Amino acid sequence: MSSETKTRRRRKAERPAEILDAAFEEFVQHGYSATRLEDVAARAGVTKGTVYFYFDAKERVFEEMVRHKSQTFLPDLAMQAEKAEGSYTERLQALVAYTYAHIAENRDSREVLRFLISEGGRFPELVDRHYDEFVMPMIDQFKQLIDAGVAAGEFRDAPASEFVEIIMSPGLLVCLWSLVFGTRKHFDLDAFTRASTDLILRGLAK
Amino acid sequence: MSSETKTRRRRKAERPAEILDAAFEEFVQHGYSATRLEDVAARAGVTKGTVYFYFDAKERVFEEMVRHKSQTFLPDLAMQAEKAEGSYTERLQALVAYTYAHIAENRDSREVLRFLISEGGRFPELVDRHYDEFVMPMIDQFKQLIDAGVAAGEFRDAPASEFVEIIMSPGLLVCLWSLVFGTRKHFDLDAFTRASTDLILRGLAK
Amino acid sequence: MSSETKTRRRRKAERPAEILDAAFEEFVQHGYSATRLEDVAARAGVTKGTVYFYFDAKERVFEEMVRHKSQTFLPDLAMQAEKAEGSYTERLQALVAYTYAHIAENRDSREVLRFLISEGGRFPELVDRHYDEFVMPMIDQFKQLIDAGVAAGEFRDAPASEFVEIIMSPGLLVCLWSLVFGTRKHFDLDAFTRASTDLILRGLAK
Amino acid sequence: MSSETKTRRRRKAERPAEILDAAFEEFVQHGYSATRLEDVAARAGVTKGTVYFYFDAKERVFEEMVRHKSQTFLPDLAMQAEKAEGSYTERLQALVAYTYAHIAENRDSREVLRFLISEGGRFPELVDRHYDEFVMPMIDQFKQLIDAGVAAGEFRDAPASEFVEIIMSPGLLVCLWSLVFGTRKHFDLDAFTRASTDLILRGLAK
DNA sequence: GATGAATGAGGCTTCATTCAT
DNA sequence: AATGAATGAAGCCTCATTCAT
Repeated sequence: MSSETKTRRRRKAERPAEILDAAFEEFVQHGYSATRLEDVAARAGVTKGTVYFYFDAKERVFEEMVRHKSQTFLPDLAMQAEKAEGSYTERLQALVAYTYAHIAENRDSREVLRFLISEGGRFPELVDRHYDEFVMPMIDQFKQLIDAGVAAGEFRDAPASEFVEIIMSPGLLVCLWSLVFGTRKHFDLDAFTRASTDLILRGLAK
Repeated sequence: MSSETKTRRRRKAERPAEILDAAFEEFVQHGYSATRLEDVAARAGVTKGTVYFYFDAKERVFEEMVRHKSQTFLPDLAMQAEKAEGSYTERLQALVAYTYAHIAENRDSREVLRFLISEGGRFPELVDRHYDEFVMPMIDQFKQLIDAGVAAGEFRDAPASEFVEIIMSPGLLVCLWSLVFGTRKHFDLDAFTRASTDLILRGLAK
Repeated sequence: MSSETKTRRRRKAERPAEILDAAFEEFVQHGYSATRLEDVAARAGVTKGTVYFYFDAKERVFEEMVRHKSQTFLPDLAMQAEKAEGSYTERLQALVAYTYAHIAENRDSREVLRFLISEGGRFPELVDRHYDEFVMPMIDQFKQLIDAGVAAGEFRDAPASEFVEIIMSPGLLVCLWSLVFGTRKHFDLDAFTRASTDLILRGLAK
Repeated sequence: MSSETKTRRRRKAERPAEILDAAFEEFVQHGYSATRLEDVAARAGVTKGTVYFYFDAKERVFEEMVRHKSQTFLPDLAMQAEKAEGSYTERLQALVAYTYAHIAENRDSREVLRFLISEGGRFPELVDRHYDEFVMPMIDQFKQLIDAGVAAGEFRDAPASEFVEIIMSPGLLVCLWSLVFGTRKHFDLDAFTRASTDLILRGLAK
C-alpha cells in the first residue's frame, strides 16, 4: 500500500513521529533557534500549518522531539547486565563495551546530549527528566555490578566505587569528540574501548 | 593632553575586550542565535553602532569572543609540568589534579566547550583552531609524561598510553556535568578527582 | 421512525440557530475579526466543518447572526401603542418607558447596535436593513403619537415634532453607557427614565 | 525647508504623531483587528520596523493613537462656560450648541467613541481613562450650570438636574447616527440642535 | 450530514545591518 | 568614534477555508 493511499486516520497516527524525525534532523543541523519550522514541515512532507496542528509551538516540537529520540537504551542495558556471565571482571568488561558502543555510535543519543548542552538552559524540565530517566539509572546499573564485584572480593574497594561515573567517562569523551569534531578527526573506537577497559579493570582489580 | 582625553583613549583601547566580555555573557545565557547584538552592546555600555565599528558582523563577534576567552591555560600547564617533582606517579597525580581543577572550575573554558559543541557546525575554523591550539598540545603534554614514566619503568606500557585522552576524560565528565546540570546536582570535585586519580594511577602502575 | 432519528432531525433543524447563538456570544466577546469560527463551532457543540455546511463563510455567519438577533421588538411596540390608553401624555409616557426599558435592558439589541457601529463599514447592507426595518418604523411610531397629541391640542407644536429621535435619545444614551462601561459604572435606569420622561413631557407640553 | 532635509532629530520628534495619525485613519477604516501595521507604516511614509521602533506592539499603537486623538475639547468647553453671558437659559443654550457641534462634527472624537464601543473590552484602561478625563468633567460642567440656574430660580428643580447626561443625549444621538449611517442619511444638525435645545430648555423652565 | 486533518496566505514581531548625523 | 533612527528580510503563529472520509 503506497503512502498516498493510506487513510487519513492512519496518517494521523504516523504524522507526529514523522514531524519529530524531521525536526530532529533540522535541529541537529542548525540548532534550536536557527531551524525554521517551515523547513521541518517541508522535510516531513507537510506544510507549516500541519506542524501547528500537532504541536503548540516550536518549543513543544523541540521538547517532544527530544523525548521521542530519548527512547532509552536502558532496558537493553539491563538485559545485557542480566545475561552477562563469567567473573565480575568479564561482566563489567562486557557492559562497558556495550555502553561505550551505544554512547559513541548511537547518533540519536549523541545529538540528544548536544541538545541538553546547548539548549538545557531553555528547557530545564528536559534536563531533569534526562537525569531521572537516563543518568541515574545507568549509574545505578554500574554501581550494582561493581558493588557485587567488591562484595565477591573480585574488585578492591576503590574510591571509584562511589563514583562509577568515572567508568563511563571515556565513553562520554568519545561522544563529545564526535559532537565536536564529527568525522574529521577519526577515532579508533575499538582500540580506545580496549584501552579504557584495560585501564579501568586494572584500576579496580585487587 | 588632558586626563579626560587620556581616559577616552584608554577606554577606546579597552572597548573591544569589553564588548567581547559582554558578548560572552549574552552568548552563554542565550546561545548564538538567540542573543541580540543590542543586548551585547547595552551590557558593554555602548550602542549597536559601536559594536559594528569594531566587528564586521555578529559571526565575527562570536568568533572573536571565543578566541578572547580561549586564552589557553596551556602555558600554565607546561609550567606545572616543568616544576613537577618526585616520581612520575606523583607528577602525573599533580598534573591531573591541576587539569581537572581547571577544566571543572574555569567557567570560561567550560563555556567555550559549550560553544564548540553547540555552534561548532557553524564555525568550523574555531573547532579546528581549538584542536590545534588546545586539544593536541594538552594531549602531548600528558603523553610525554606518561611515555617518560613508561621509559623509566614506573608505568607499565598500557594500551592507554596511546590514548592519554582517557586520563582527561573524568575531568571532562565533570565539565559536562556542570554544563548540563549547572549547580543543581552538585558534585564533590575533590573526592571525584582523588577517586579518578587513584583509578588511573593504579591502572597504569606496573 | 425511532425517537433517536427524530431527535437527530430535530437537532438538525435547530443547528443553524444554535450556531448563530454561539456566534453571537463569540462576536460579542471578541469582535468580528478576532473571533475564530472554531470557537463558535465549539460553543455550539459542533465542528468547523458543520458551520461551513450551513454557512458559506465567516461573513455570512456574522450577517445571519445579526439578522437572527434583530428579531425586532417593533411588533411589541406597535401593540403597546395600540393598547395604550388615557391622555396622549400618558400614552407617550408609557411608550417611552417601554422603549427605554427595551433599549437599555435587552442585551441582544444592545449588542446588535455595537455590531452596527463597529462593523457597519464592512456590512453596509446590514446597516441599511436596520434603518429600514428598525429605525424608521420606530421613529414613525413615535411621530404618529406625537402628531396625534399635537392635533389633539395636548402637545404644543414644538420643533421636536420633526425630530422625534430626540425623544429616544436618552434611551440610546443608556444603551451606549452600557456598551462602553458595561456594569462598571452603574446607572439607575428607573430614575433616569423618570427624569427623562419628565423633561420631555414638560418640554412638549403646551 | 523640505521634509527631506529635516534633521533626523527633528523627524524623530515628529514621527510618533505621524504614525499615530496614520494609525487613526487605518483603524477607522478597518477596525482594530483588521488593520495591518504595515499599512499604517506605509501611510505614515515609513516601514514596519520604524513603527516598532516607536511602539512596542499593535496594542500600544492603538492605545497611544486614542490618547493622541483624545486631546480633549474640555478646556474649550470650560472657556465657553466662563465667557458665557446672559441668563442661565442663554448660557445653557450656548453651551449645548457648542457641545453638540463638537460631538457631532468633530470626526476625531466621534471615531474615538467608535473605538471605545468596539474595542473597549480589549482596552479597559482606555475606557476608564475616558470616563475620568472626558465624561465626568463634561457632566460636571453642565451640572454646575444647571445647579446655578436652579439656585437662581431660573430653572425648576427638575429630576433631570440629577441626570444632566440627558441634556447631552441628543448630541450623542447625532454622533451615533453619523457613526452608523455616515453621510448616507443626512441630518440637519442645526435644526436638530434648535429642536433639542428648545425641548430641553422648555423642560427645565419654571 | 458531520468530521477534523490539512492547507497556505497573511499578520505580528524581531533583529542584523546600515548610515546620516 | 559613536550614536541611534531606519530598514527589510525572515520567522512564528493564526485561522478561514477545503475536502477526503
